[in-house]
Amino acid sequence: MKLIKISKDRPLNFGLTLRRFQAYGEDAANFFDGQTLCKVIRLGRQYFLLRLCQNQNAVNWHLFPDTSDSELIALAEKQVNHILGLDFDLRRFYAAVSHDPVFAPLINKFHGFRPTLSSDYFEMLVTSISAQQINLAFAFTVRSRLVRQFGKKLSFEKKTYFAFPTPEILAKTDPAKLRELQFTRRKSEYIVGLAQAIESGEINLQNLAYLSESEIYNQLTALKGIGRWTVDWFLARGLGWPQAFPAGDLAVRKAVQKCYFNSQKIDEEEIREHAKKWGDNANLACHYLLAGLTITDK
DNA sequence: AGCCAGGCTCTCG
DNA sequence: CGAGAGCATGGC
Repeated sequence: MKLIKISKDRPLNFGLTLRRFQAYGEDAANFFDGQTLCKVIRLGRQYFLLRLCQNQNAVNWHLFPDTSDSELIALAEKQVNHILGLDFDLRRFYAAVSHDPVFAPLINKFHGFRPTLSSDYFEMLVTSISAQQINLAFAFTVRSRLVRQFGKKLSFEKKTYFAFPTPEILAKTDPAKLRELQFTRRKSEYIVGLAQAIESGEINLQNLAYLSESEIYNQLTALKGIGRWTVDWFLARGLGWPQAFPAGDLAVRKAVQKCYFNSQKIDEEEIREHAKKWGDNANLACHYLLAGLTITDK
């Protein structure tokens, strides 16, 4: 078992950060009951169940089956960091907006809230594709069916958990099988197409982290089913870019319109322009605005 | 009932 | 090019 300390220098609101794994219904790949997050991850060539929970001023995590392999432990620790968004600089963000009339109440109410990142870029993209143009609850339902159907199974304490399906598996899958899970015909083709592009080497997702924004944008949007919105979320919650801001996102637009434009409709480019003032805090600003919209208003 | 969901592609004009 | 239809289905 490993510990990660929570301190004033690096605050973390565990429940709020992981809230999105249960706020829209079941997430079969990220099982969170409000206390413990259970996620099947791949380290090297082996699958493990990662369990993560809060205990006082620390986060406890451990792997099942247990391992003493220090390389695997280091990989797992990196994933824990991503999942909890621990690399974001909250203090810098809070300092920058502490006197801002919009953000002051948000950073107070949501102190320690962090965007959760996905280390699995394929999972990140498929998750975005599944959420295009439908309500999130339905998106989670359909995606969970995909996970149960094609994800590696792992049992622990009489419960079964599922890894997110690999590109290898989905590349060999008939899109009609995904259509049966109630993905649209198009989305079924996009997901299988993406998996095949990865398998064939047409695209290397791991390599994207080293490219410029325009190169990432060009490479990803060359794939069917991936547009600007999906790339923006990939930058924000996949690569964790501090300056990422998904200005085309419907909920983000609503939040910005509500907070800064008296709820008037503003087009995407204006919102993108407006977000520039947040600079390297844009990603955090985006997530706090969203939290304010989806949590305060209900 | 009908319109909208944390979009993207394809087809027209 | 830019606008507009089509996708599929749950929720309000």
